[in-house]
Amino acid sequence: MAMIGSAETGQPTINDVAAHAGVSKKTVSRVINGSPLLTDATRAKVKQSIEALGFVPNPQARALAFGRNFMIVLLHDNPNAQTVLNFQSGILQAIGNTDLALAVRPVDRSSPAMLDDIREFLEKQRPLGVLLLPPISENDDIARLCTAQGVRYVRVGSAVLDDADHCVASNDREMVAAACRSLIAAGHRSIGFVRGPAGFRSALERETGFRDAIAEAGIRHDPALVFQGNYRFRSGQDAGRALLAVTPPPTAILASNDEMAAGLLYVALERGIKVPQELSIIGFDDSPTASHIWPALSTVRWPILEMGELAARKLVRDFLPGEDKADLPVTLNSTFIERDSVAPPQPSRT
Amino acid sequence: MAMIGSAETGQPTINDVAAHAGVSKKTVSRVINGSPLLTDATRAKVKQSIEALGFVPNPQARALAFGRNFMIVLLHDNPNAQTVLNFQSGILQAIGNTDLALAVRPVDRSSPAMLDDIREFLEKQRPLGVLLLPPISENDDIARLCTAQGVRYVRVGSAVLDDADHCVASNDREMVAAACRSLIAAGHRSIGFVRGPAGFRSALERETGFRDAIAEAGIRHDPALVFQGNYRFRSGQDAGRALLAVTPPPTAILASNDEMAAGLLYVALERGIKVPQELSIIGFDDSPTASHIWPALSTVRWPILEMGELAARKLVRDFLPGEDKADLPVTLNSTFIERDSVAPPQPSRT
DNA sequence: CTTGCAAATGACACCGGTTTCCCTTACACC
DNA sequence: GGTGTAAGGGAAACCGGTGTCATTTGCAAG
Repeated sequence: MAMIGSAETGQPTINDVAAHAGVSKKTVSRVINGSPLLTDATRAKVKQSIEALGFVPNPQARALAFGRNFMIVLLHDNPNAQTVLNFQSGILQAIGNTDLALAVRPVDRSSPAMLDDIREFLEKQRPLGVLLLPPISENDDIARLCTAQGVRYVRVGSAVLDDADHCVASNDREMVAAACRSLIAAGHRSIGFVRGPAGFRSALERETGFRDAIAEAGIRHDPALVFQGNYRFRSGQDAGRALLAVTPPPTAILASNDEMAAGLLYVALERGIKVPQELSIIGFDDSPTASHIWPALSTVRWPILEMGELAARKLVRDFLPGEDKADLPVTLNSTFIERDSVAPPQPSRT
Repeated sequence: MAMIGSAETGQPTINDVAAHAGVSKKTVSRVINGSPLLTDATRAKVKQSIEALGFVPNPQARALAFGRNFMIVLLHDNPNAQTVLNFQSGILQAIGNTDLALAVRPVDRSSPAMLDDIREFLEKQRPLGVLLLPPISENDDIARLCTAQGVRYVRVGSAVLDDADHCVASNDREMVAAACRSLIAAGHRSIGFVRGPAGFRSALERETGFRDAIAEAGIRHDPALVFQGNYRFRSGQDAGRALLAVTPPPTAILASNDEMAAGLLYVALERGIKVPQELSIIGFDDSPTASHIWPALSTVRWPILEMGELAARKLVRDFLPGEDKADLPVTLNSTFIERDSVAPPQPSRT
């Protein structure tokens, strides 16, 4: 490894501050870390020296003595860029001006070496904690690995996946039910559903919400109207082709995410089917896509930024002096957003 | 700051390896860092001990001795999530299994404290280097700040912004010209242009490409057909309303990015204007939106992932043993992608 | 004016590497 | 065999903080 710059950055060290203030370095350390065992006078004196010298504690040295890097890691394999980035924004909002850095590490769920890769990364970087975004947040092995490595973690999911300290959840089931109810209220009785991939908790929760709502309305569940997608645009197109081929076709389709809803819409427009007059569509996520396609999609806004902030706060609350140790919520509520992709079914078709 | 886990992680240290191999810790250090001054026998013996003990050098300790954290930072204020995430993917591809971590740090270009914030962050984290995404990559003050702090940097832009070691660029001007030529070749003579925000280099480059192409074809430049947007969907809608109100309206519109192109398309569909029969549209970026709207947008694929990888390689090539020190390119080429949003103008309108 | 005890502060080792400097070796040459 | 040179290897200092534990200080009680 080659040399870069100079080790002596000219930055004042804790020793300089100690000398300047006429105290021991340990006392300076106490001031930095907000120890309560200090005279106000001493604290003030040291703070003044820190100001005067422009001292910034060296994070590497702190990390060495502390045994962990002042870093939290976002582990994810979520394909939706907007989701990941919004979540990042939430985290950054929570850690704001602290000494913490946010590192990102995508993982490959399909690789058999995934756990080893994560272990290696955690050993090399020794972060304070990790944040897990779905779908890998649903993997219990990773949570166990973190515990074994002494790394904190918080999992984000569409349902409660862990205890309150290690989990942030949204109420997907309830919100999909609400969205579905709005279709029923508009008069729809034949409603298609595009579910997410098998094995995903979010897919299960959302489908359960759909079934809750139709059961509640006394609508018989028709398996032919449920299509299994994979959260991708293309699978939404496939769903559209499949569901519109059913006789009679559904008058409304609920998709488990916006990308698939966009795929549905694409197929409808391609075939000259008018949305929402001839077909109502609802998505999930409130991704930019939802409002950027025509007609704008009714959807469920998933509070991903807020979840990121909450998850990060749970992770770091013991390290940040200002944070109150009060209980933080586990579940954050989504909102149903009505736009232009829903209308009552056409009489001729009912 | 509270205590977490245990400092003694049970990990073997360099001392354990030294004892196991029967050499001094310095010799082990030499092996780790690939010093050439060692007997092959010694090297082999130490490597064997490292294997046997499963030794992983503690990054904090290395960082302390080294003076910098083994971390590179992505500084960005780019609003496009897909762009940022693709760039991240490229970086991660380049740093792969090395000891380096990728941290992300969004900045607020509109804040007067931006430079101070960045300075503070660099002082606190002391990363190896930073990667700058447009539009802040165009800010020379940040580059100067990095140099002053002894932090390496690489800037990414739509044009060459710095010397070869500190810059990765795309050929936007050329590609927009190519896209525009395809419209001209289809028969369009009245072409609208939606430019990016004032002060953005990318906006300037792309507009220049547009003007190159129409000048080349002998088409008079009509200021009424140029609308200034801000790269957002909504400004694309505004552009659509403005440009379609011109008499006669353009038969084709070139937008400086896909989001604005999507806004144009939205307005056209809303008004019942058929795309591409009555209006051709071309975007720029090849964001997922471009292929997820109907009709799918012709666009220019911006090699953002590849740029991320290249930029990261430039940044770290002196640190990674395997990297050849050969010259890396500065400019990466984009590709024009034809989809379904372009058709010849309708005869009645020409 | 002691004594006692808790609060405030300091001395020093330590975290786990790298660097400096010096001492062995090994070998070539005279 | 003696000596010069260069390479290999080790002891100790160092990077800049934090933890432990002993010591000093301040103040109330006796």
